[in-house]
Amino acid sequence: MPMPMPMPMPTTKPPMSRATLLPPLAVHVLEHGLGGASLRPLAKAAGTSDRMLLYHFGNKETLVRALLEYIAGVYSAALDMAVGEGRPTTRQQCLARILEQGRKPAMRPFMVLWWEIVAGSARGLSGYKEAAEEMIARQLAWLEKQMPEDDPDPAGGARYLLTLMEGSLMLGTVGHARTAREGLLASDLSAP
Amino acid sequence: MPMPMPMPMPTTKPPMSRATLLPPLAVHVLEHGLGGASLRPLAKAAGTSDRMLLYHFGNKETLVRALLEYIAGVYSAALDMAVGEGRPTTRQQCLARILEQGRKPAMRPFMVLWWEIVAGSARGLSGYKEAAEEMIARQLAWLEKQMPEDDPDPAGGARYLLTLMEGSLMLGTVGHARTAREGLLASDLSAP
DNA sequence: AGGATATTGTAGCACGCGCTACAAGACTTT
DNA sequence: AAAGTCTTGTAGCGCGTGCTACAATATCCT
Repeated sequence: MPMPMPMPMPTTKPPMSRATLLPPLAVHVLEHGLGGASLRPLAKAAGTSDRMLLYHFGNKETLVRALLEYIAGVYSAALDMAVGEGRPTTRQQCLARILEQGRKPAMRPFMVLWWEIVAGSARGLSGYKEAAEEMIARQLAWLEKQMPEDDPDPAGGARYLLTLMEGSLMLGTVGHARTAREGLLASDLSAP
Repeated sequence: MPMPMPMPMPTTKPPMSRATLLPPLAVHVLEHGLGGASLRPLAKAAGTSDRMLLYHFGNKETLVRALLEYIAGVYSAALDMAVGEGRPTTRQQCLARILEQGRKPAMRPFMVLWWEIVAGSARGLSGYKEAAEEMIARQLAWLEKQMPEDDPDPAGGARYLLTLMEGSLMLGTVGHARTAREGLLASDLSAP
């Protein structure tokens, strides 16, 4: 009796597929970037070989597209989780919350990847614009739900805050956080 | 008399140096991107060999840093050129002008490169953050000069408009120009 | 059980990358 | 003119890239 399966539990291998591959791949991409990622490191992060990635995705471009789609989905889910308790009562408060949310260390990899997606989108890389569009749409929908209840124009307000927020985040990442802060002080949000 | 310099004018070769190399290199980078650019294509764009680029710059990283600095300078100069005639009379008008300026087709390569610089800045690539910081500072200074004369707070206002403008431009590049437009309609700029 | 099909490993190809060794030419200085 | 420095060309190294050919194994259907 040669002990055919000594420890079946810990080493049960779920069949490798796009679905099982994408999460570890996304982790790697969030850490090391999307453009610079190459097949062999990606494969190692997912516990496989480049050969297998190509088997399951066909070629690198489709891999990247799938990753972008998947990450956009994860981002949406993360947003849905992050609904703060209690509605803010003013637009200013609402914006402050989002900015605070976006500056959490846990969000940093997302932020870094986000600007890479924007850049790829600007350059016209395949799949980037779609992912960016989707992520912004989700962000916008989430923001609308977060608007103050008595806001006279929640839809427009959300778009306004989104614009302001993205501008602020960008300025923050290039070392002009202070500029952004001072800018917000000169908006109608601070001096109604 | 062997005619020491038969046709000095048309074929005078200015000595190759960083200064003479950078302009054609910048042109290539504006067209093809910074991250993906490699030595041999860059060299061809400047009419030399990769060997020479390394001779004059030492290694690729210093080349890229020099390019970023140079491009930031060019951008500043372009801004100084682009001072519209007559001051705008309202912040809204001021923002409209800038956005119009930024959407000119001639500015597109700059825009595309800009988001790449932001992305590199977010990822911490060497030289990117400095360049981005410089470019934003220039933009801000330029904007302050463009503010309405009777503005109660030109410094703050410029920072506010800068934030709004960058947010709008970003949304535009990812296919949400409409979202940005509607956002601006819900700001104090449109409904004072 | 046996044959078809799906999955995986090994090895390698052709290419582009940043960079370097070496030497030939150009120019300047003595 | 000789010697030395500055500039440039040629050739190539070692590596990582996306991708493929081929074969071995695992899995499923009859």
